[in-house]
Amino acid sequence: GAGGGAQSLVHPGLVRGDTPELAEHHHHHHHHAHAHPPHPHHAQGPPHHGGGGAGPGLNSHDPHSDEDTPTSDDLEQFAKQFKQRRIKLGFTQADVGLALGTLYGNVFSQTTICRFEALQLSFKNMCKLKPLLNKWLEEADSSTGSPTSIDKIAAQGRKRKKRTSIEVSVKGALESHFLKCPKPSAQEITNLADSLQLEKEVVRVWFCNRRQKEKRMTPPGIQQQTPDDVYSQVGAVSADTPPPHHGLQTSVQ
DNA sequence: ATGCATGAGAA
DNA sequence: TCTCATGCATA
Repeated sequence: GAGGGAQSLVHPGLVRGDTPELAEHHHHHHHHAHAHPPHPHHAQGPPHHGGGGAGPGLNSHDPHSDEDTPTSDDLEQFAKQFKQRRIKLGFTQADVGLALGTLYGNVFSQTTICRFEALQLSFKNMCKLKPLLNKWLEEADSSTGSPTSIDKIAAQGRKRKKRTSIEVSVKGALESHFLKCPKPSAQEITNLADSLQLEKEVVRVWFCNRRQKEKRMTPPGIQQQTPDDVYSQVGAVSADTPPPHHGLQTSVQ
């Protein structure tokens, strides 16, 4: 319909913050399809690519199947193809997130879809979303063109803290400390907050978010190289910026 | 596309 | 208190 190709608007009424007595019926859908892993180690370690690509492979797994845990490469390829298809079909990231809600009951925001396409989620999170998005692809592909009208109930006016703007110089200071101590104690956070003249909570959250970034499939600090640069890349790299132990990089489109 | 923030669950 | 999944608000 008319709203198919246009940018979808997000109304300000949609907030997750809720007043208990009024929004008790729309904030749930937290399904744990499977039990927790028996070994609670911190790493969400992407499955190793056993034997490289030359191996004959005793078990040929179909990347389209969700029966098996996908590899990092599977995820990368899927994300790329997904974005390509999505755009070709004329859907925005917000449209997809909403569609997932109508199809499964789990709504997702533009942010999440964006991060999925950019591989900016944890490996585990990517694995969880893949089957959903895969299903959507099938739907969108086989869809003969049925405009699904979606509307949601607006939540109440719960006050969300205004986003704090941290100055660049201050960010640099935080980054510096993060390198030395990624997990500062409460006392350290208090001292640091005092030094930088920031709220303790702001500093605490900053470190939490920083740690999460380190766990994404596409961690920060990676230097993308253009096809031209590969020829000029002679001893001019990694002087004091050693790359993370992650083995996945993607080219931005 | 990304920064700061919230909340449920695990330690 | 941290981690983790997720998103509003903003760049």
